[in-house]
Amino acid sequence: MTTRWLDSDQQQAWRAYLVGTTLLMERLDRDLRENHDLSLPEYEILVRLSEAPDRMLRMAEIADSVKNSRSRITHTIARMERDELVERRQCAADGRGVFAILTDKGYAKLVDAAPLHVESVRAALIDVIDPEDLQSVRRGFTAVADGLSTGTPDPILTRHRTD
Amino acid sequence: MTTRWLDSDQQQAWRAYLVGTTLLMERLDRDLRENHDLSLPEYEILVRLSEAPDRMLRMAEIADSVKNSRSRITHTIARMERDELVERRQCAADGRGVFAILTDKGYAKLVDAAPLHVESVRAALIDVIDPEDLQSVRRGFTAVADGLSTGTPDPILTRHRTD
DNA sequence: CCTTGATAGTTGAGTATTCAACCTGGTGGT
DNA sequence: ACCACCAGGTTGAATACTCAACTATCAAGG
Repeated sequence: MTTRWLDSDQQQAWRAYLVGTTLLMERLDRDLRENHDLSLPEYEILVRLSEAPDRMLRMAEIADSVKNSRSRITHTIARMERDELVERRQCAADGRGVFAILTDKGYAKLVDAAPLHVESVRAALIDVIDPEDLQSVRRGFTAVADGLSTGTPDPILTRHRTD
Repeated sequence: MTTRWLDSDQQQAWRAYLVGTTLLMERLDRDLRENHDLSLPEYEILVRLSEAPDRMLRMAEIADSVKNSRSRITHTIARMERDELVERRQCAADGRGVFAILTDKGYAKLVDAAPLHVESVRAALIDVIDPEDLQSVRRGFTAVADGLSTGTPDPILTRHRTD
């Protein structure tokens, strides 16, 4: 099967997205680091924990919600535990399970960092995109996430079957 | 000044984008690695070089075009040179300058990898987003990139002036 | 020329991430 | 009870990235 190359518009969309994302992530991460000693992934974990009942989540729940590998979550939580932003607790119901629990210090850190972070997101993303277009972004990336999360085996491989 | 929090739609857009991007980058990177021993950043560099006159670019030009730090480009190009995908050459006109030159092997690698990569991008991004929405993505992220590239000092800091 | 300051690029140490191997405890079948 | 298998999580080594310091060259002004 001959490759269906991207047309000019598609190519521009893909490159603009890639370049914009690179710059955006770098800026958000830098703002958080310089002002609050937090990385963006760490901040996201704080948010998830703060929203959870009792401010605690299983390691796997964190991994799923931020779409990071379990291994990565283990390492990241270890760092955050060292910084006393979270604590670990063995799960009573499931002997294998581990909870990460937001500490008061962790919560305070989030409350402290949130305003600036939101300003970063606004300044770099939300406020520079037309509201209509932003809705398209929401729709589009919801579709992308759906396509990639649901136990997708691998779209590429399945597409290449010769049946 | 009190924080302008994101409204529900904005929040959904931001989170969908973040989650979608995490999954997307991981998928594209994995597909390239498993099938062609290339990372996505390396692939992007191959593309830029292949499009350049004489298939060569200054280190700083590469860094600018893919929005990576110079240091990172140095490291990445070093790896690619080890794999014989590129060569380095001292710039005659500017004694400080260094060209990275695409080798035949590097070009062959790109030609080899491109069809699968494009299929990945289609399957995960292009084909799951409504064409209208994709145009919005293009517009939106072009704006984001513009806002962040042009010698922006730091939108956050300038916004926080108390004037 | 010579100095000053900027630009191009590299280096290595510190940090973050990935990957595969591993340990443990739950689950289902016999 | 036992066994095989799966899921949750951790570990450490290999790899990648960041950051600050550094070298070398260029460009401008005196």
